[in-house]
Amino acid sequence: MPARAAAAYLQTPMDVTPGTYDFSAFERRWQERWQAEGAFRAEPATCGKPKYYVLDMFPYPSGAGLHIGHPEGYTASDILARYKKAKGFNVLHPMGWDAFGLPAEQHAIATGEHPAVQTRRNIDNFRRQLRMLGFAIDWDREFSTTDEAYFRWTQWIFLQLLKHGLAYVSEKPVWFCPALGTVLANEEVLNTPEGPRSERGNHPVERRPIRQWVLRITAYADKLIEGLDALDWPDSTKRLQKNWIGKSEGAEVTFKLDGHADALTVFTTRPDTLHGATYMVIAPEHPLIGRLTTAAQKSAVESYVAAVRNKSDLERTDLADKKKTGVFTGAYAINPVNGARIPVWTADYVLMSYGTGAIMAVPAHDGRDWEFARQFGLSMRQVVGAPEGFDVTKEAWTGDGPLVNSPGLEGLPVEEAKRKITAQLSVNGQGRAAVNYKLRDWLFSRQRYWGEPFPVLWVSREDYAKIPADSKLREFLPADPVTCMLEGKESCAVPLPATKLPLTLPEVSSYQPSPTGDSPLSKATEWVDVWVDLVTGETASRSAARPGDRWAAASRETNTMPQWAGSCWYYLRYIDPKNRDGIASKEALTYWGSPDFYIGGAEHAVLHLLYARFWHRFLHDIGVLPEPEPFRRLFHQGLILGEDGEKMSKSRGNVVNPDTIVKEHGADALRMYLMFLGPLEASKPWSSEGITGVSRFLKRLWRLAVDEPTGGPSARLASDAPESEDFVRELHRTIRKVGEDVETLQFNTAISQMMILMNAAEKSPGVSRASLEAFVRIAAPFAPHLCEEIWARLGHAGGITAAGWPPFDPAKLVESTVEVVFQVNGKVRGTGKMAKESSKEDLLAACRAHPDVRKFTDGKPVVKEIVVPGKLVNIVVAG
RNA sequence: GCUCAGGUGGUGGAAUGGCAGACACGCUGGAUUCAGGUUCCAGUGCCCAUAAAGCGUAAGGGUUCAAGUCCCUUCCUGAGCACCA
Repeated sequence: MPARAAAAYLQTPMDVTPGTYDFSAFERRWQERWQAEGAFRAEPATCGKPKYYVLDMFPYPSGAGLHIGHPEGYTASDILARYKKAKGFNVLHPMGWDAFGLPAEQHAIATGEHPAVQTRRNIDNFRRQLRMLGFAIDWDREFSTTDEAYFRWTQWIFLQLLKHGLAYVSEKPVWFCPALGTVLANEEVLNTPEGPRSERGNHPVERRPIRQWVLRITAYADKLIEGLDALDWPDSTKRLQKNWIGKSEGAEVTFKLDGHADALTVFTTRPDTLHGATYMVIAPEHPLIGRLTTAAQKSAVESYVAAVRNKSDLERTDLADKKKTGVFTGAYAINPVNGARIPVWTADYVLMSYGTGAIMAVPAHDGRDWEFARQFGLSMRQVVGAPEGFDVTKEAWTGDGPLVNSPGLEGLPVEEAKRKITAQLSVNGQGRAAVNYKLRDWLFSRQRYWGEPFPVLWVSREDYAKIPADSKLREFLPADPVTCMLEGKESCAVPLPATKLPLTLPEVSSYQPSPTGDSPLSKATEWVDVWVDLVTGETASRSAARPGDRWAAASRETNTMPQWAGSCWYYLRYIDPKNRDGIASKEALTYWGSPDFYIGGAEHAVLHLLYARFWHRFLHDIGVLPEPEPFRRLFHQGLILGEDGEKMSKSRGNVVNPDTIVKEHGADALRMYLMFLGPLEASKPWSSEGITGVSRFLKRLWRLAVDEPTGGPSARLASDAPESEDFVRELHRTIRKVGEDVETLQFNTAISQMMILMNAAEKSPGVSRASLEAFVRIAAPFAPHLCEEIWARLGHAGGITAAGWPPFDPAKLVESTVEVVFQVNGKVRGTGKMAKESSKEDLLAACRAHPDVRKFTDGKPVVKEIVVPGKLVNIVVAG
């Protein structure tokens, strides 16, 4: 802490205004003091303390302001941060803004105001609201993803990906959302009963071929699955990521086509059933469909393909209607293992986007093929033995069993048969082992204004070839050029050198995207069309004459990066936010590593968390980062529902505004109530009545410590009245339990325990100053303003967090006598106070002698007697 | 359809296989207060006049001296995936 700020703090006369608990009198003052003192500034790596890095998923600063769900997660992380700091850790608890994105741009389209202006205003409001809640945030490290000093490094990371061959341009059909005027990643498209919709806004989306930047996340598919094992994450989230990546192991098998030069390759996870393949199906979009189809079937196939294309998405994804459709192409394929001539069909249950877009159908052992075969009367051949009584003519057998009707595999179990046949196919050149993923490469460009520009120039192939060996432009040049067709000309991507970063956004007259999928940036021709010096990478306006021989005509990339780009690595920037030479210094990265704890909503289980892991692993692989995984421990807070138990929404009118609650009950009460509602991970309804419970607790804590008529320490503390044994034991139990519960994020039970302690304190004849001070320090992470205020009124000059976590004395927990439960046949009939170390015999004797026990045992033969020392006795009688 | 997580008083929720309902809200009664969205005291799972007894953690079955907790079946709710070969 700077000396001057500390002095000012000490000199501030302590306000000892008399009166009842009035949060409005001091919450604001403490917030200002923490800020002025830099009370929660993380210390440098050289401080010698162990580090603890607590991270919240940073918010998108929307115009609506803070939602009640934000403070839920932020309070949880704040309690942990304050607790760890009191325990002596050097804590990093930062906050920033994920501020690129669609809402700001839509606002800009509607009003003409630059998105940066609205973004700044929203950030100011969010910061005000977060400060109002008293979070122990190191505000010196705050930044926004829209800051040029930040996205300079986002662009740098992209260039590294480009350099290492992990970025390319594709013109395959992609999801395009006409309402949003942009393409979307697979992950951003939801399957709804109404068909595929945009995750944001629920607008219809459609497939269109548009030129796109794509990141090769599939190259990391295996690493992203394997890395999950070591992570302390919710199982559900791990499972979600695993399913999303969707790894399947199997084989590719090539079928020759009867009377054709072409062959059809399929992917199957069940090569063992190859002898049972009785027909094939190709997707209606399959490139070979036109050549396969016989003249006789041409019109039928064409009309089917057209029908599928025109089928509404609703119809095509409607699984309630299990009926399968399809048409025979007239072609026949040859089963490579038995030479059988099998028909080739086309049907929309086969997807062009998975595997090879073609399948071998084994109706006896696949439910979908079975349905299709039954529908169209196709033949079936059982090759895996099913249990007694199972009839493959009634249902497909998908389980294990000995192979049958399969020469060379007879009797083998499924797994062995798979291995054997795959090896055979491979030897015969008819197939090979193969792995398939559901994961697609990550569509990384958007036709929007408000995002990071790609630091890339497009030049002609001829000019690309002229880039000299010592050119600055080679800094990020990939080994294989990234090319695409631009206005009918083959163009090559040239990455800007690092010295030219950040590439900033140009001013534009309109933010309106074009319905054809052109970015608003494409209209900024001054910015887009430049001359580039092929040696230095300098650029100059193309409206001027060509500056010299070394200069080539170039066009800037006009797409921008998706919102995920900025959130992929922000947690690394907090470590060293002002660094101008890299994303962070080596020393800082070594000390802080990656977050020790990460909390945020489960809605990011696949998108953000998968993308960030991909980037982190990549940066680790190229030696930038010391650790392979970004988030060792992850937690999802549950939703706060409206009082009606429904999701909060404006239309339902059940939204709870944090500003209102703070005004009425104070920040401490809001924080504490959010934590008291129930388990952190559970979705739970808000209750405006329920908050009075924690309000009362805070008032009682105030009265326990503060003498209301004078405002100084309470008279109770000064009295000589002894503390009850019960209170002292409860105090130590509370120190232990709250510490444990904070580590495991069970804040609701931690607060219950503090309430129990309060009840004991009020029953105790006296409360010592030392005990009270311990109590206040335990409560401080939960209700920091009140506890800080009490701490000061007790005469302490330093902050309460600096006072540390109170020591816990196990000896104080030991009870000399325990209440032992006496049972007869497992039912409680009485209890007895017994010495803790009582022998089994003594316990049994006491139980037998208990009058209420005797009522149930007298005159009955004892069958069994169970004694659990220190706990219970159970006498089992007959009759 | 598949996968996962759940189902405990009027409500939110506690319970290393060992007294179900901690803690809190609400409610009932009482005290304090000019007043109260104040404070304090007592009570509050069901059945019952009361006590004792009995019943009780979605339903049914099982394991165990003992089950909210472990196992099986069924029902319901929520979340995710959705023709992934």
